[in-house]
Amino acid sequence: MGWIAEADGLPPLEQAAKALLDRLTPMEAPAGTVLFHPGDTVKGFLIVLRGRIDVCLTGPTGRDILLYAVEPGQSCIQSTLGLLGGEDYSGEAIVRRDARAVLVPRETFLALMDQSDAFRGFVFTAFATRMQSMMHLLERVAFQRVEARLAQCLLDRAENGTLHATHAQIATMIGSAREVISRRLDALERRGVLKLDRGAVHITDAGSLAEIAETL
Amino acid sequence: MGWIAEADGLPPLEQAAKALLDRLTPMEAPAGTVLFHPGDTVKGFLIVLRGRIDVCLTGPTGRDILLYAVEPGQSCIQSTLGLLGGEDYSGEAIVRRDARAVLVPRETFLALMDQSDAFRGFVFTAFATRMQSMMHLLERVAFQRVEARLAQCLLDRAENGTLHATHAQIATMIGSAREVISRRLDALERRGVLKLDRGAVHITDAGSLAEIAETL
DNA sequence: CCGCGCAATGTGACCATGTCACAGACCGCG
DNA sequence: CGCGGTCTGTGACATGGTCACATTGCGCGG
Repeated sequence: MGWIAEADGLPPLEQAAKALLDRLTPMEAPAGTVLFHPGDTVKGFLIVLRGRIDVCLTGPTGRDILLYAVEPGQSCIQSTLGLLGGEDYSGEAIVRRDARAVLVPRETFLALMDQSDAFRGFVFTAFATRMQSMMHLLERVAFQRVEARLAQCLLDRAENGTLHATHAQIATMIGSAREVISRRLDALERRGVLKLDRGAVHITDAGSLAEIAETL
Repeated sequence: MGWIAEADGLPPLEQAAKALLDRLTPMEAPAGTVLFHPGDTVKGFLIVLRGRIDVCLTGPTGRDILLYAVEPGQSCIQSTLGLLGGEDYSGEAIVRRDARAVLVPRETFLALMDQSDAFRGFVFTAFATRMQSMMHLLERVAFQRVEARLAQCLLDRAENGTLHATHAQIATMIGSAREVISRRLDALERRGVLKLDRGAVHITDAGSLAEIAETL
């Protein structure tokens, strides 16, 4: 038994599928590694075992927006698109926390899709989930005010009431611009909802923040 | 042989799958019919045989944005999401051109997904395609200027150099506001690229329009 | 311990876009 | 012809993105 044993997010698979997958060797990637750029051709299907990988879309002005994060047991949907439709990546994948991942080559992936009900279900569910979350993202970007998105983001991603991220990173997460985030955070701090530090935001009044997040 | 014969967008299916599908009765829906609202539970998997159905996302302010159009031989992805993930619709589907469609009930859909390789492939491809186009949409909404999106839209949807649509409808297509579209169209007309009529836009200089569409 | 250099943050001006509140203009119909 | 509804035009305003810098804080080599 190889890495499959440590892949706790994966659903139970048939023995044959397991064997096929277990033959592959996981790779390690330290935080900061860029796994693919827009325009790269798709090499295979990626399953993350440890760490976190962010997938972003980059606009022509250099601004970018976080499409989704891939966490342990999840897969990268962009690769699925490529494998099924033959299209290149349009996003960019960056390792945020030191990661361990398995790259399933195209042939193996297609074979599994044909043979294994469980694997197919896994891929399909991942697909549906991402699609849903992309629609939410679109909805937020198109209709919600920055302040609400910001509040939401802080609540979602803070650990023990603190989010360790620069203003620029936060801007990316919610698809806005650094300066705007600085100003909004500043305003929120003056309202007493937050406390700011270099590279970190401390939430002091989660209740108010939650209200702000509901603002339409 | 029932409606399957007239469904030219569909891929070749196994006999068993065909038989299962052909037992269903297509429905007719005149332009203007609303097939589902946000919050409705998913009744089944929808395949369009004729006409066109637009799927929109509606923001809290009443503004809405066109997610995608479903044309003959295509299916509605929102329903797939619902059937696989159990989530309700978040979009709204409106019949734009008198349509004929088949609603595949949940059980039949799931059975087909298990049994028919071809059907599965069909669903999967549709999924991948929509996903890709949603990402493009997100990219445009997040990063492109209204003028570029507008030009693109006009070029994409005009028939014989004319697009029959009100400013409000155009606004929906590109996720903007009616007033903004009016002003932009006005500006383009003054630049000599367009000619405006009530409920229609005539393209007089497609070349310039194409250039504008490339603007980043 | 100092100061250099870089990354993070603050600021003001300005433009593009969305929103609101109307005013006209046009259309079909009785 | 006149009426009501839809479509379109317009001005005022608020938000948000962009640009061009100024400032601040932190690590690190000297």
